[in-house]
Amino acid sequence: MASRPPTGSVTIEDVAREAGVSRAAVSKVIRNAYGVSPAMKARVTEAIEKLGYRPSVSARGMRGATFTVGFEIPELTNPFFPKLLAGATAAMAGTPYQLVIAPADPEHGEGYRAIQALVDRQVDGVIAVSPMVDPEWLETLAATVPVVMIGRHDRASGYDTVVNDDEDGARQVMRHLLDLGHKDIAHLTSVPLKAAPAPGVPQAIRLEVYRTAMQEAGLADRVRVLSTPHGVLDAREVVLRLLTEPDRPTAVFACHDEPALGVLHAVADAGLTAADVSVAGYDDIEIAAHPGISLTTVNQDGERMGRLAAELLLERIAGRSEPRHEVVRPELVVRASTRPPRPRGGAARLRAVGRT
Amino acid sequence: MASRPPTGSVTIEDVAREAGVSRAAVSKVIRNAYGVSPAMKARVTEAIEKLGYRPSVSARGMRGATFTVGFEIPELTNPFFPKLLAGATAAMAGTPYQLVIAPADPEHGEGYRAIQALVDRQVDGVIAVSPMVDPEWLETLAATVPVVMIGRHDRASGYDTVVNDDEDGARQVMRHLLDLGHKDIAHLTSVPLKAAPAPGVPQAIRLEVYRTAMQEAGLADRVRVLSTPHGVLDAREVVLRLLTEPDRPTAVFACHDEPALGVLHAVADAGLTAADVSVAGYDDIEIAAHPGISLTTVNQDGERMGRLAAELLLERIAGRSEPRHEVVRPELVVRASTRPPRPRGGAARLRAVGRT
DNA sequence: GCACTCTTGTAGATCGGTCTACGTCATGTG
DNA sequence: CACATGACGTAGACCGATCTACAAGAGTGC
Repeated sequence: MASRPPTGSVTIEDVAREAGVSRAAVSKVIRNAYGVSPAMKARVTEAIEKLGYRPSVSARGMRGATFTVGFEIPELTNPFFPKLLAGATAAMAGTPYQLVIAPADPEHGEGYRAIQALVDRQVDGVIAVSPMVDPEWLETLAATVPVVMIGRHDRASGYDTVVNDDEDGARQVMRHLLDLGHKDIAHLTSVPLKAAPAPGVPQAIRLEVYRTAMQEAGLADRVRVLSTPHGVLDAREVVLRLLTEPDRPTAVFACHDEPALGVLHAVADAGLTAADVSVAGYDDIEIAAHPGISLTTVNQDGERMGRLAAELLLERIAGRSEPRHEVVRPELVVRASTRPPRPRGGAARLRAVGRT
Repeated sequence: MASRPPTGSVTIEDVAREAGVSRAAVSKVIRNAYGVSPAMKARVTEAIEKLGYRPSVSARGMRGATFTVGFEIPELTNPFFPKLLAGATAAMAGTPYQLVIAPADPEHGEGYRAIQALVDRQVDGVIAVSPMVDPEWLETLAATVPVVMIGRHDRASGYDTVVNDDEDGARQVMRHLLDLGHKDIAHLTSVPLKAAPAPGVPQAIRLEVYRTAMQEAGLADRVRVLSTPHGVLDAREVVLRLLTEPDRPTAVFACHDEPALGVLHAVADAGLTAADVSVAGYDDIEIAAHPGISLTTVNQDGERMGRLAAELLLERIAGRSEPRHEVVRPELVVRASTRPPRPRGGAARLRAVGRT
């Protein structure tokens, strides 16, 4: 409820005067500290109520805790990330901690700025999702403030991590596509192909699994990797070009659901259907289950990951110092976007129809 | 770039010692204040660089500004809200202000808690999207800290507002559906029907426009309003029940795209298509343009609204005190989910087919 | 040469809490 | 009864910045 509108600036001093006690006494009461008689507690509580006093987090932060947990997150437009936030918010409810989110401006320095901003604000702990920041930088950061990273495979010593088993997940996708009979499978990644990718980045692992799975299936010569920085639009354009080529793939495995949506869009643009080109994603965002989309993908339970991360962080804030690395089991969800490839020859005929 | 990992706790004192000047001098340099010689500025800047100094926002907050802007937001899972954030983030980039988001826990007190949390953290200004909080409470709040509300039609004197013209937008939807020939149009709202709705809430306005449009078209007896608190799942269930009734509507107008997705889902569940039941939403979220969804809806340009809100707030922080109320023009986007109703009689036959 | 302004820098109060050290009073204990 | 023990409160330093007031030195005009 509304309780009471925030009244200008009532300080602990005012409360102390109203209750006829010292500032320290009021401080003790609001911190639930030792050495407070029931009588005084009642008087102080009443004064707090009466004046509508709220402790200043800034002032608190100068000595003690701010009861604030920072969550750094890239691009909120990708619906997978809000899932993480929902999980963390839920885990935090009931604790005295307040979750505060800092969006990383995708244009500027990948996450560094946002994480810094949180630390500058004296948060008691940080959860972050930046896959690209330097592990060493994180170790140094973790020496100052508790840190939990989501979606990183590095077994750090100073901070905790929460990931899903990307290797397993990607393998499930590839097995599924190969079992359906696909041989011409392309992969869509957000990893830049020119530069050496940071090892341990989820997308890099998925890419690697794709490569080895193709190799193991004797399809090394059919390996086709397309790289799109990010954004659905990019994926759509790049894939549309691919699909209008004469030897288009019969299946596309995208490293995320977001670009997978772009692939589906491109498939429709090209006048094709799931019968012509199978599409698989990774994340299992909400809309993937919608009948109009029905995307085969890998569920990595973002809410659970967010909840886990929050719990780990609270543990760390409470004092734990040995690192913990949680791995969530991913699960393939087969939907209508993946089907067996058309028998050879039929494809050409149908493509012609699609073009009219 | 990484610059330098956050080094434990270098204070202004340390910098002053390193540069051989007073604390006040350092403070002047980092605030770009008057009375600093180029020589001293250089020395101090060098010391800051060398030590990796970062000013503590908490300490700053005790006297001056925190250079932090708080954004309160309900349910991040609705993709419309991230659009607002994206706009605000973009507008904030380049300013010294950092955006910080506080998610309102939908379970607990509608937004109050989150807004309070931001104010407790000494933010220099607040942008909020809570449609339900009390205007008076907001006025009191606005007396303390600059406030911009998004999606509220109240012409407040103490704070600014950014809204789209819900009346116009809803009217466009209704005109479109009526022009197509629909007579049996149902409305899906998130406004609770029992309690008196807060006036000025966007959904309440859309509901009102629906009612009067039906009346003006002589269809007062066909008015059908369904209320679902929130969530796509709810909408899907409620509408599925509606669609399996004998006199199902030929069109559904949902107060948001999110529930509209639920409606589309229900239509598919019932074995029907857009030819049987037209669906219109409101917001124009990203996925609405996807060929698998192709939802007719109203674009209210969330990014622009977010940007506007941020700009208004920065103006207020800079000193403006007269209230400003910006109205964004909504625009109907017609897609495949709305079609003319089937001619009478045909519907019954097709429904039977759909059930097999 | 003297008063005056302007520039540049400093000292020290201040913001609103927390925390440590200590004082006071009532209660047990030998 | 003297002394230790605990419970309860208070005084005052402290956190790390900002901000006001002021001092010192350099020009400037008459």
